[in-house]
Amino acid sequence: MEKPRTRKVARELQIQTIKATARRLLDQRGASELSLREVAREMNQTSSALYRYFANRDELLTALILDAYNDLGASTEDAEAVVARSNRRERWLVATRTIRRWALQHPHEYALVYGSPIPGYHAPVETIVAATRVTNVLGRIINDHFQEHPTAFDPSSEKRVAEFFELENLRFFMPNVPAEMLVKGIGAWTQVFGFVSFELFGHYENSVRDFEAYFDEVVTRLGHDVGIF
Amino acid sequence: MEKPRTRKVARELQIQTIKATARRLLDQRGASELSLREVAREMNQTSSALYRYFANRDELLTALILDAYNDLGASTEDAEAVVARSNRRERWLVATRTIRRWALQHPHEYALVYGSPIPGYHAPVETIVAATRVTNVLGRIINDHFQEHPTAFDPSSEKRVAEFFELENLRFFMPNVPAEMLVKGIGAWTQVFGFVSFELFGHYENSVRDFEAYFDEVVTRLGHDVGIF
DNA sequence: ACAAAAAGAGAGCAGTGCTCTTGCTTTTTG
DNA sequence: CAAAAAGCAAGAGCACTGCTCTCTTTTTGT
Repeated sequence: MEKPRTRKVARELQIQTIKATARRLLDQRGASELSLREVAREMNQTSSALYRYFANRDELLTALILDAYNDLGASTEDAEAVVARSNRRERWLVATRTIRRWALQHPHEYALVYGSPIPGYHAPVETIVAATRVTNVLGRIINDHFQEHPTAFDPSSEKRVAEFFELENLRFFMPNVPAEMLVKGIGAWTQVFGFVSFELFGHYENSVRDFEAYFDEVVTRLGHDVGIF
Repeated sequence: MEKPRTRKVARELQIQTIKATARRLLDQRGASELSLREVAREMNQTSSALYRYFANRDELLTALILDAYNDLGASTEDAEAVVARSNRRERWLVATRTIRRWALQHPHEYALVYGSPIPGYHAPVETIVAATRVTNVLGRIINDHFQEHPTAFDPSSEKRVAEFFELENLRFFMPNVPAEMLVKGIGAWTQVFGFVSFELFGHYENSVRDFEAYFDEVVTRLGHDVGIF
């Protein structure tokens, strides 16, 4: 074990170790079976010692949720960043495939984040920011298209959509996307995660044979729907 | 003289009471907080007594899952059955709205069924049957349309789709729907539940202002997509 | 060098799922 | 119709959990 230089560093290191250990156990057992005592045992420590770093189990879970959002977000950003900005089709495919692949590789973390929320748990602000990252990747691809192919906003559509959307928020990330396409965009976002959840949680059993192929099919259609290729 | 079977009746009644009590607590606390001991306490009984009726906590949860599927299925069937069979648009709207309303009225039961699955839990066969009910309502509406407006199956589409779908299974409930529309149908199904999950689990926060209106918008578009109106 | 702050250990409380034994009641059967 | 079998409830108990409290050890700033 390396000797940490300062207490602050040691503390940060300890927090990382706890989270890493917890993540390891999470991947084996799932969120509801994650036990603070087992994390401590795994680290050759007392459970009470962990309470110096996380006030309770929920706080640890929140930290894991935050990490999961950021990991998924960063993975998607990185994967998509490699593709030429003008190649909208490939960007869309790469981004959505990365989301699915990440979910399959981290099923319990995906479930933690996109499955049923912990009862009584309310997402703190930082979580919301982290949660936005994946979504923004998809949004940026769509927006880039309409930035390059400017489309006039239809006032009546704008007005109608503004009644059920938080238009200001959506336009913060997709300023060039007309209302009509915002609706389709949010729909595509919903469907991508709906797909992944259905696949992961077993609802496609007896319906889908080749998930990979069907996912590509769906995602290609969605790309057409939102008008980016 | 009929031989007395009060014991059998009593047993069934007891099972129903346990489930009802559990459901009540579930609605208050959520699945992961549901405690067998608390159910027993609520019934003025010992926890060990409950083990005569359910071998373990998971078995009780499975029973609740089964009931939830059937309740959602029956609600949707009943609501849709009232509408004239020829009025496809209304049937579609009523069915999908019923699904959403049921979810909002029974959030914890919805989460139990469509949220993250219990770790290590594998759905028994009866569950699969019950799970099919809602889906079949949607499928039947689509199929009814293509039964009335027969559409030739495009062999190349059929072949392509058969590679990722379990076509035999899907055609069992939707024999008249061409492959192309099966893809869109499954997509619509995914999107409806993706929407409800996103709404219920808080992922539409900051994006959607009026869920009711947006849901109608989405569901109307889906109806057009699958070609039934 | 020393007091203050931080961290860990250990005991303990209340809660959980689940098992086993012990009596009691109902049903089945010889 | 009584005896045997089966069903049911209760209570004690085990191993686990989250979490708190107190006490001891280690580290740090002055």
